[in-house]
Amino acid sequence: MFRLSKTTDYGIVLMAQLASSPDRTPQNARELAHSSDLPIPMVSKILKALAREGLLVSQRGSKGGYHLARLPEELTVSEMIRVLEGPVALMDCAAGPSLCAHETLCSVREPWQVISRAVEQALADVTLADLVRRRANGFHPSVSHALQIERNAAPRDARE
Amino acid sequence: MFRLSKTTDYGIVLMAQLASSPDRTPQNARELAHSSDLPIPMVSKILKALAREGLLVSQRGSKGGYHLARLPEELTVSEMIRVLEGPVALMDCAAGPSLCAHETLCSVREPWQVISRAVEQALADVTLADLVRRRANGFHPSVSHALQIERNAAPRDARE
DNA sequence: ATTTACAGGACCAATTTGGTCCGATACCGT
DNA sequence: ACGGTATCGGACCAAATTGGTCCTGTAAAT
Repeated sequence: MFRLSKTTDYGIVLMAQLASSPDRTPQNARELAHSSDLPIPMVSKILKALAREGLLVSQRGSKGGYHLARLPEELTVSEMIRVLEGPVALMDCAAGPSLCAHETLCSVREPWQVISRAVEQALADVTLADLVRRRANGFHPSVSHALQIERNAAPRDARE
Repeated sequence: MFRLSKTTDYGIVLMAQLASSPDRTPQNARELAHSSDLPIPMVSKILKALAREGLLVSQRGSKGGYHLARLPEELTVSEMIRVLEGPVALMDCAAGPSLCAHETLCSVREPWQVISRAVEQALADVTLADLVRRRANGFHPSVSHALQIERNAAPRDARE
């Protein structure tokens, strides 16, 4: 259905929650589940995955919990997605090399790849910090077509 | 897994195939299946869906087949995706209004919506014609970050 | 009429998703 | 050192989607 999975969706919300709290204080699964109104087992499962992949640092024992492994500025949306559901690509053949048997015949392969990579890049340009630093001085909803795939590659600017 | 479904993938390839052939001559499912090396029943199923949704016009009987309902220039990638797998949105809450119970609490909702809409817009900016008119004079693979989500909404350009 | 080809279904197996639960282990405070 | 917390790392499960097939009916051309 071309949606991010719930896992990813929740995961990013959780990361944002962690990013927006006074740093270094680890938050545990129950707290996070509560503050984002998500089922605890699910939250716990996602946090585990994020920790395993190195985006979160877990601390066991009482007073334990999770905290960000990196600064929110250093963490991109694309990376969070990649960790939670694999490489960001619109279709398999854009994810890795030669995974599609039709490659040779495929008439739309190249333009598709460009599009896919563009979307990936867009997601890689947004950091967790951007997600958190909302309302204040960022992310006006008016940027509807700031995101554009260059279509006609204007030849009058062929300076490379 | 954040992929377009095969159905959609195939569907777009088929549309491209139809767009790149000398117009008005309808092509039937078998021909299309053969020229794109896809299983006939699958192709047939997809073509049916595309016709039902008005992107293709079908002609029955011998010498029948399918042809584009509109000019390739008038058909966007986003529309094809929407027809084959529903509204283009990164998550449900960006697809329609109030589909998510967490809306009120959700801390990242707004920036997420911006991102989702940006991706949607990017896909809406590419037409079937762009997909077909490849190699010749368009779609250099070098436009890696032509697609950008405006992040800091530079206040020094606040002229709206 | 006969053939060709789409329409509209039902149908199915396999994978993925969303979600739960439990034993083992590590850390903290006393 | 001990006991309580809380995460870790699994296994596990039901339900929904996907990818894919097949069959019956109907429309158009020769």
